[in-house]
Amino acid sequence: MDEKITIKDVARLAGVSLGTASRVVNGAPSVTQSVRDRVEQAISQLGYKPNIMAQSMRGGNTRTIGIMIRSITIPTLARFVRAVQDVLHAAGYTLLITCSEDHPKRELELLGLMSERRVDGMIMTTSSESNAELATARRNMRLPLVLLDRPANEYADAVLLDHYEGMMRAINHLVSLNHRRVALITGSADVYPGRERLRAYRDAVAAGLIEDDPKLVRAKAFDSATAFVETSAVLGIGAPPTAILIGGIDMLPGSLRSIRARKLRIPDNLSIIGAADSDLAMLLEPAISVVRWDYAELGISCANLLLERIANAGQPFTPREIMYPTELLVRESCAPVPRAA
Amino acid sequence: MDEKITIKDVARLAGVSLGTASRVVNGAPSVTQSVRDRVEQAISQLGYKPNIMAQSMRGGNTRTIGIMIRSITIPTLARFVRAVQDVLHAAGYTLLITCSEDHPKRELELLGLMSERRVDGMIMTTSSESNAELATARRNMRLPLVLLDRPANEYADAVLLDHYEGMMRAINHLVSLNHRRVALITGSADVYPGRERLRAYRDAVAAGLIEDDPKLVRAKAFDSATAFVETSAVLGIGAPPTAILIGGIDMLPGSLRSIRARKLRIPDNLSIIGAADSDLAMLLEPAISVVRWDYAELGISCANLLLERIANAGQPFTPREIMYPTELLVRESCAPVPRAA
DNA sequence: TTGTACGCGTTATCAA
DNA sequence: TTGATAACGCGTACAA
Repeated sequence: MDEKITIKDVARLAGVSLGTASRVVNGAPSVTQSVRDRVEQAISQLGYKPNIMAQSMRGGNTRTIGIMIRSITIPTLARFVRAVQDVLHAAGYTLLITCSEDHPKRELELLGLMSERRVDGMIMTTSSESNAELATARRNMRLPLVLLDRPANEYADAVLLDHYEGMMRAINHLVSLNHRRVALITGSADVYPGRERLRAYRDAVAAGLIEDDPKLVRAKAFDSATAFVETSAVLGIGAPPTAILIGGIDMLPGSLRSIRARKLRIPDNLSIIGAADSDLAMLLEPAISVVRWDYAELGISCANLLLERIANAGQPFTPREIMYPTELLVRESCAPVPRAA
Repeated sequence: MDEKITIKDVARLAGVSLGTASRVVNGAPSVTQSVRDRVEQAISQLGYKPNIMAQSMRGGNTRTIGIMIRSITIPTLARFVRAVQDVLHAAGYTLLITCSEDHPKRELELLGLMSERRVDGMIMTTSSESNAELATARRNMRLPLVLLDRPANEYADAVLLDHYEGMMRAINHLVSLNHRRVALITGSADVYPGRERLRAYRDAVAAGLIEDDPKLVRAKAFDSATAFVETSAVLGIGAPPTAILIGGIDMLPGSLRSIRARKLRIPDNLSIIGAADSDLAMLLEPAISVVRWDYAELGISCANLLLERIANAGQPFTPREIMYPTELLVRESCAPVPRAA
């Protein structure tokens, strides 16, 4: 009995026409002060709030932005989402947050959900860059789109992290400590972050910085359970690595469990470098060195890029790609290898 | 040019009336098979999807549920949200996720947002149970409402955690290790989890289990920064505690930093017990004992309660309160105190 | 079984 | 400056 107040009620109480009431609500200039006062009085008296559904239907936009990430339970991504939300809320948008769990099938369903809900734009990653069905589905949405940590293309802007540079720094750090047998555990090369880390690793191999042994490279998936499996695998080979590069924001716990299971001591028996900072990396003893970056900056950037694209809707589109730096945070998880092993 | 397909287009292509097309979409029984086929053919050919905005306006519901938690970056809460999302998505609902950051003012604004967006129901905590303005705002929404970890009332169901029991178990564990000077660091008593933990603590004091020293109890706020400050305070008193109960899901990192700053060794110099399990608690060495519970179960319960309430809308409301157990997970963060201190 | 027409709450256009 | 009215896309009574 109180949620059903429409602009019609406001108009009636103020003794004006529906159109006039609407003009007051939308702050149109052409309205007498006395009328404006009466209407505003009625609005506050009734506690009137415009019905967003109706506005949407009329205006063809929902003031809702879709956001799709791997999982909201990964703190790094949650912090990204928060930054996006801050900017977008301030701009009058609401977020439809969804999690693909890196399943292409789920990703496709969620794209359908976004489309049903008529979001005005999207910020997302994809679980597979090569998946044609996914690419088609994305393109067919014909929506302002910003890709998170995936390259831009004809229909989408992108915000990227310089994983290549970060990985290079990490490798050089290990090399400076005489490590030569360095393992890399990361996610699929089908996706930019995995690809870039692998590229850096291979360049380092080509440059003769580290040993060339395919057994040392595991690029399957980015989740913690996989990290456990892959770390165990790489630790189980005949000549195990002296250091491991963990190339995924959600992989440190899994890797750590595997390392613990083998009773290896960090950094004495094994050096490691993680990806993305976390309480875990900071508070472990020894504290874990990581390749880190600024989540908030990333989120703000994505949000602003999207806002710009929405504002310029209709204009010819030239994709923009913004690259953010990563840095190596050296803590205590890497120790030198004796020269004569 | 492809997002503008309405049911009208479908009707035209299928050569039927708008009403008939609608009947097919909504699976009404009274429609000839041949006609149904033709319409469905048109639907898939056009890629038609009903406009949810229009449906909402007609039906008066948005199939959107509001959810308000402290912060999405707290893993415990993120896991809760995920569970809620799983259930609600399956039921055709979408989530409007918001974070109060435990600021009453922000909470009020977000309530306004929910109201503007015409959510069909809400799942939320509140930053202050005694705040009358907040209580009024909640009641005035006149919406199906499930409170998370706050007591039920005349207008809301609730899902609660048995913090009292968990805290008692934790205290008894410490007592069995001869601890007598036990500190409690938790959030405000203005909120159920803080209140229950304090109640357990005071009962233990009354029972003569632990020392009665007000300096050992700090109940300010649940965030990590406050945990740092309060832990430092309690560690700085003349006769510091031999054990600390950390009563908040986001407080362990802050407390730990303070403990580290004072170079105290866990559990040799200080025993601690945390709240809610985490990678941090599991992987630290020594691993941290915690009072834990099942987040997923909690989320599922909230979602189902809300779904029931929505289904029974209009019926007379008798509040339901569901209590979930907590358990003490003993790990390595507590050591016995020598009998003769 | 199918088609027609109305109303949901807005905004915008057009007259007055 | 203001009022009346036509959309927006859909579901559904009511009529055919």
